[in-house]
Amino acid sequence: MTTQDKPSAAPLEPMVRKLEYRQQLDASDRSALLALPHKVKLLEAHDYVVRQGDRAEFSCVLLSGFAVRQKIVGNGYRQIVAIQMKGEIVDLQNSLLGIADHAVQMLTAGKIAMIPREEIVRLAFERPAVGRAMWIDTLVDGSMFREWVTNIGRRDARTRIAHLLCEFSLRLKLAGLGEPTNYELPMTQEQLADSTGLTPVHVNRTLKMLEADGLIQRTSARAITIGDWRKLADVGDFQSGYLHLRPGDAGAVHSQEVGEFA
Amino acid sequence: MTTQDKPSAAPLEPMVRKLEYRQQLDASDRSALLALPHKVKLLEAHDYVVRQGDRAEFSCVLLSGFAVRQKIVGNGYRQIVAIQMKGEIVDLQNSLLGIADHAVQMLTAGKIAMIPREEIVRLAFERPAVGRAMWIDTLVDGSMFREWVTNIGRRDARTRIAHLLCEFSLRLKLAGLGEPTNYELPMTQEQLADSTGLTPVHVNRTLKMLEADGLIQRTSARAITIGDWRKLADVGDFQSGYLHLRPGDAGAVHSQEVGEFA
DNA sequence: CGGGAGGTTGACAATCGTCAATCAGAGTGG
DNA sequence: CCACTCTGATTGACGATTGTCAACCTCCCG
Repeated sequence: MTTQDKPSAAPLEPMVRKLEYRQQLDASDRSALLALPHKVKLLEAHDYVVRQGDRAEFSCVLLSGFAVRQKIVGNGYRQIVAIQMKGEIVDLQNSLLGIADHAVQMLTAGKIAMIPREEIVRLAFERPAVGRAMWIDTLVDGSMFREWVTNIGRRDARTRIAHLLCEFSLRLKLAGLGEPTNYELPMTQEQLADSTGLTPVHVNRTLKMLEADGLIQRTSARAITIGDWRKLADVGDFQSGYLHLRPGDAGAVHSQEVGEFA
Repeated sequence: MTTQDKPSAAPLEPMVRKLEYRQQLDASDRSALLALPHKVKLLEAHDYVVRQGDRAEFSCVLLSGFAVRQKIVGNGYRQIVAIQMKGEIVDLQNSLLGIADHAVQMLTAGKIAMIPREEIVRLAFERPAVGRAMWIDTLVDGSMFREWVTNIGRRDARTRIAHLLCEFSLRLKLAGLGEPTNYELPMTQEQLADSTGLTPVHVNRTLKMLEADGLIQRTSARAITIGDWRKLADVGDFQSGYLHLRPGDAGAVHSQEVGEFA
């Protein structure tokens, strides 16, 4: 219980924290961001933040809880293309593109802030540092999508899932939401399946195998404990470069977790 | 032979054309873009434009030819995450992110322009329309990655390949590089496999099946003719929304090819 | 004419999906 | 407190899409 939602004096604070992770902001940038007009909304699990095809009037920031971005294909299957956590601007693209090419749905209950799209854009162009921070955010997003394409396209089930567990581990820690070696998965095995291009049954089997191999422990179905982070990262072919973390954070879990580009 | 490379008086012209597709630029924006300092380089097929792990000094624009963005996974397999054509800024992300999280390799011989990264960034922040155009470009990129995640994660081989063929069709046409129903694939079946998360053998079989079903004809191995575009789009579960085309262009191939969001 | 890259094909293997049953845990009403 | 219910997790049997291996073919080019 060390980390709690702030008393909501500054609801948009998680967004500011996220934005200034990679791009320095000065005090006036920060207060301009915090002063953005917005409506806070409480959502339940499964509620939609954005529906595919929506014409966007707002950009939404996730203040607490978890959400996914997803697309539905012709035969009704779903693909989750990203998992969002606290502080992340969940549909920045809508601010400039207009029509949502995918849906955003809550994974758990949570709070979102809805910011009128023109306010976001205005601020981005009035304040170079803010604009730069948002652009960088967009680019890192892109990098993560590329890694997901790769994960799904060229890794087997075991590797895919180990990879996802490692990504979670680092991102949760970064968002201040848990220990990197011991966290609670905010999603069902079906949702894991939709994130990895597998079926729920196969996800189940793969998780059990990872557990049988001693790579993870699960006290409950969702509680993941990583015994040897480095070993899991090896199995998951996980290199954190695509997250574009700051130098210090890449190696925060285990001292060796650093760039390993060829 | 109606469309040829310009006499190189304005080498960056394809980039300008691409950028102003979705965001209006005025004459001064255009000339500022064309005046960007750059070096033009001729590359052969298989040459690398950027290598994974490179610290980027330049952003590269593809002036002619085709290139792919790709990642290599632990067991040596390759995943192609995007295919780039004329006018596209191939590594805009490097301008802001610094370390390349993936490689860019030429598919065919072609010309690239290398622009110092700080010049690109400077212009983006000096000229709102230019900045906006680039940001939109980044966002559309993201949208395409999401579609690829979905394509690879939740569609079968037949659907995946049909989808890719449709994407090609529209994009080639848009870049002024061919008829949408009759074009030359700039890639081998192995490269198609690396783009779709399949094996070359299976790509081959699937192409033959598409041909046997009368959905495509192939006069040579690479020359694709689409008999009924609409039918192929159906098979490929292809809806052009994710490309964020201008209203007119979405339906340019066949009158029905318009938004079909639920 | 020879070499090489890429395309094609068949036989076989295996990862992963489907189907369906059962189990476990949380919440609910009586 | 206890049936009841619902969602999600687990398991087994079986099937199929896709991968692997290896051979051969075809075209292009020096």
